[in-house]
Amino acid sequence: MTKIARLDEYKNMLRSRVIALIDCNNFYVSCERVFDASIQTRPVIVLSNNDGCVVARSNEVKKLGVKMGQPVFEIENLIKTHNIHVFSSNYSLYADMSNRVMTVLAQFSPTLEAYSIDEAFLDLTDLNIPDLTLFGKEVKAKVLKFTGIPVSVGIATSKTLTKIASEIVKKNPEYEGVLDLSFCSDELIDECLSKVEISDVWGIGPQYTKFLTGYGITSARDLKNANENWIRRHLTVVGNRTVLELRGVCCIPIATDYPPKKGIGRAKTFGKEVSKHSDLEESVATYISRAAEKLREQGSVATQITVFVRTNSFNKNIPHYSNSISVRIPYPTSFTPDLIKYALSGLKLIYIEGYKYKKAGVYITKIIPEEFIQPDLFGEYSIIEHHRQSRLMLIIDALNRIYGRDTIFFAVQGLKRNWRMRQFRLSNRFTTNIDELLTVK
DNA sequence: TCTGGGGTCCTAGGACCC
DNA sequence: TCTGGGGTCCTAGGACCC
Repeated sequence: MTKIARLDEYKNMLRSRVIALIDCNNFYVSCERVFDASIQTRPVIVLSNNDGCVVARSNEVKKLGVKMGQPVFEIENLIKTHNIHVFSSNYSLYADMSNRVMTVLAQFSPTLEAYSIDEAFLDLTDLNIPDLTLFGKEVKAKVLKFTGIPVSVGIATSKTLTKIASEIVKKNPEYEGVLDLSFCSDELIDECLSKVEISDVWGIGPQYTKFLTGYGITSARDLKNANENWIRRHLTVVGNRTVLELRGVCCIPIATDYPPKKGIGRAKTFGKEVSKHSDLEESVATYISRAAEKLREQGSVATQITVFVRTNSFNKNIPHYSNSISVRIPYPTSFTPDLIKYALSGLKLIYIEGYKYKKAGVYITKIIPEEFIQPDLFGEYSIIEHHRQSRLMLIIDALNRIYGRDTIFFAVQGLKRNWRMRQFRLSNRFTTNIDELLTVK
């Protein structure tokens, strides 16, 4: 790239922007409500894997004081006394509903970043929209009409400020779901920022909250006015960016392309504790198979696997053990049988008999695009062999996609799988499985 | 009894090279 | 006895996000 081109790019970055954040309200709860009219106004929660923690709450439940991530057993009484409707996480349903929302949003701007399962940024800079609040209301109405999902819209000149706007929208019904901070006076923005607690600022987590509060920085406004050099020293360049973003300078561009992942992990807490090496082998083989599917999906191969196991760290009464190991694979591959082989060789090295294991996981790293594979001149692994293996995996992936997960799987993944997670309160996969469609009486 | 999972980015420090 | 310094790569660990 020439220096001039670089300069243009830089100027473009500094140009003031108009960005909208569209955020689905209580997304998992809203998904469940789309398919059950009887719970529209009832308290609803959705649980994490193994039905362990609360990961989504309806407004009624938030008012009862239930916290994000709170363990279910702590609120069993509340659930009974307030007749809270409880669901296990139904990721097939949520992922499909998310796709529908994104499809609707894509009609409003050519520049869309699907930031998470329930949030998207839209770049509105060059669209010359005369009334941004009206625009926000249109977006909101259309998403609701086409998907049944209610959303909030925050509009501002940086991503961090759109997050702030959307926070304010959710706490203040009088905004009717849309707040535009992009053409506000500085005084008005300052007033908004002073009402936002430091811990609610995007990019400020528990550690930084503790640190900043210790220095009297307790609101978004305090952070906006903080000394940049001091922030950079203690919160690194990431914190520095947050400060600039609060000042309305867009430093975090909208990402419309999705680069291949650098690490792909799968880890789960077991439904019940296991001790046998064979049970751990089944789980590790299953996790690595899933991770390998993801690896192939993005057209990559890898040369390293990390395997870890751990006992239940919450239980102080049993001996605790936690260990991990990284295994190098001598050639880049995405071939499930090989990945299983190396993962299990790692597991063998860290498995100790006698412990009750509660969790295991794998992490694939040193990922490169498939095209970058260097043919091995002397070794047993040839490019021809790679193509043969790729074709086999292609067919297996296709069969599992069409006929359902685990239509074909490897024997070492096991049949009983008594470590599998608990999901007692799962709703139907209404939109992705023909046998689970909604029945209208 | 029961406590989630899947990611990203940044920095410090060690190994190694010339 | 005296024993450089700068650059790069890699990894582990720590912060954050939803």
